[in-house]
Amino acid sequence: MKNITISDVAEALGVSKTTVSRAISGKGRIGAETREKVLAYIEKHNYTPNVIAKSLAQSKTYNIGVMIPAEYDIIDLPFFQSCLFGIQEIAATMDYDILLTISKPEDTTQLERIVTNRKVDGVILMRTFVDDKQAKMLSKRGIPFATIGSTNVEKAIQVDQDHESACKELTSILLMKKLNRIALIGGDENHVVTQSRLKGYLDAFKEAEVPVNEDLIYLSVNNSVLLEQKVEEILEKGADCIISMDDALCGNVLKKLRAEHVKVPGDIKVASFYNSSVLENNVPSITSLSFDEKELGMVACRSLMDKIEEKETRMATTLGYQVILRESTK
Amino acid sequence: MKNITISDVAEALGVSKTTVSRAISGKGRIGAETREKVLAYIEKHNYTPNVIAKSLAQSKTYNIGVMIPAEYDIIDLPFFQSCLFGIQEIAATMDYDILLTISKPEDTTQLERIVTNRKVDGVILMRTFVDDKQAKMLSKRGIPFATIGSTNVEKAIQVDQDHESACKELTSILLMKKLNRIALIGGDENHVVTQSRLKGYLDAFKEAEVPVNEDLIYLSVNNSVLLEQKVEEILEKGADCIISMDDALCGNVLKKLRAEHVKVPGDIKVASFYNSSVLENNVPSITSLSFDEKELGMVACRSLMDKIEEKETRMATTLGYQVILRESTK
DNA sequence: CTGAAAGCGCTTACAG
DNA sequence: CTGAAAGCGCTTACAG
Repeated sequence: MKNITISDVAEALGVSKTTVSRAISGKGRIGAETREKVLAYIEKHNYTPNVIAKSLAQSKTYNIGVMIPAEYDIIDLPFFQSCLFGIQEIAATMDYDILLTISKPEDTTQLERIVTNRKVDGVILMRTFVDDKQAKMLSKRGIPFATIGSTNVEKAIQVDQDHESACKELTSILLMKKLNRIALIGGDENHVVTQSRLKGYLDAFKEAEVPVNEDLIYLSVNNSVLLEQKVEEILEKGADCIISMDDALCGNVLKKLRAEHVKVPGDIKVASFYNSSVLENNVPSITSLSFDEKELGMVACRSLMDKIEEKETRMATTLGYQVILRESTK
Repeated sequence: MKNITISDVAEALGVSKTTVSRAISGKGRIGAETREKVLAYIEKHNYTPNVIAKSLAQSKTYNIGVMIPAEYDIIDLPFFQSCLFGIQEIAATMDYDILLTISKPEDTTQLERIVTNRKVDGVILMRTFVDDKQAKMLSKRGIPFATIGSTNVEKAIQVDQDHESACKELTSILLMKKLNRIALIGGDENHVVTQSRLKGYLDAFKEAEVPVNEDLIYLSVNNSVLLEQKVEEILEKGADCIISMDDALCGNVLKKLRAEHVKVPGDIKVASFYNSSVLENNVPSITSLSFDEKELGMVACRSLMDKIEEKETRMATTLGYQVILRESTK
């Protein structure tokens, strides 16, 4: 049971392969009538083009590579999934598929393979790193690529969330609620994103002309033991609110507060980032910043497509956010 | 800067394209000396074959499709990640890549696309379902495919974990420790896997000739409110141990026990499944069944490859497990 | 052991 | 508006 080809269609219709090809692709001049005829025949005999042959003729693969880092916090997984979903949605509309690869950030062999084997037209990196070997490799080899998150590697298409403005707005809202001893707990202070958030937090204080208590800022809080200590300190210092830079952190903060019999929002307010399912069922519900992760994937994919098709390409995009106010800051 | 092709190599060496092709692929007779010469030249000028052209000539894509369900519990994500890793590892050794697609179980459009576009040589479904539309579609179209988890769809290559034996062994060990009021908490009782585990649990009691307390078995415990109730009942009934069918459930059990000031393992023992990072940092450490998820992906991929290459193929594989005894059952 | 030639199924200048 | 022909870069019977 062989597949029907463009030649079969041409022969059956008494036209040339060229004509059939043009009817399908819509490229080049062709009579409306002829086009209809070809399209009708194709539909009826459900001919589907061989993408591989098309690839070879056009030197395009109709695949984009997506790199997921093999090392991650469990909290990142839903993020990747959402992004992937967005990427796929856009890719599919252009008849592109996703070629997946998973590697440690410093390992470029998998990525080199798909690039060397010419199996992709471009690549999306789901995470950026300080010394980003993968991004550098792609940049050097002249492969179109997009990163989710910021990078200083040349030629990268970047799409990122506006962490700074988001954190600023959240903080401003809390300040307006007359909370002014707001503690901030965050992860690795060497991460660009941590610094962006901190800046947003500080800016909000400045704008509100409220003095910042620097001693309520705790960064690089990387493990739960450390976190418990910090929460104790925060309570001793009489903070009236705690902002956590991600939902995993916030989950641990809540756990500790419960252990200490500190009531939320009665004794202290709590706010978080990401609005992920991790805190979904928490009572009380948690005020949170929310980013559209699927949109992140969609924009990255769309920009990359533009680049691949040599259209005008937006090289850097910053996406918005939402502040979702809930019981924990009432 | 054009890529160097097989013709360039042939010309440079004064041999035919056929010879070069044979030297590379290792197929067909060729003089050792000639082969060396070709290989050396290729290495030196780092020629890399165009996989697309190879694909077209051989009617193979060197891609396998991997379907991840779009609806999932968050607990499943690390599982998918591990499986994917295993799949990639095997695929890469055979120069295959992963074409990823994400869909709801009842939606076959994405899958149809990659199949119709002939972009994959075979497919791995990461989850099976009761009325499995995707598996049926692949079966009907004669595409080689493997499922992770059991299915009754024809022509499927199946690889699954031995949930029944695993649960039986865990239960037996607990019975030997003179625990005999062992509660069992599980998810949806309509899932095949839930029933397998239940059977293992019951078999262990039978074999040990210990009467089962049917009223300590709680299935379809799907939300945390229900779970808290059930844990209270279990405590009232004076159980001496609780087995949870996954780590998310177990996490909630532990939370409830803590809230009730019930000590583990002092007042009650606890055991779980999966040995995932969810409970990794729990104090006390939790006794758990452990399955090798990466291995699951590796086996599925290897079997699928055999099928694609028309080698003898193992159509059903059941993988082993480990019982990891820790403090929570001391 | 080696090669000339046809073929995989498309696209795309070029000519009309 | 339409077509003959060359080309994309491989593989593989077939012949020698």
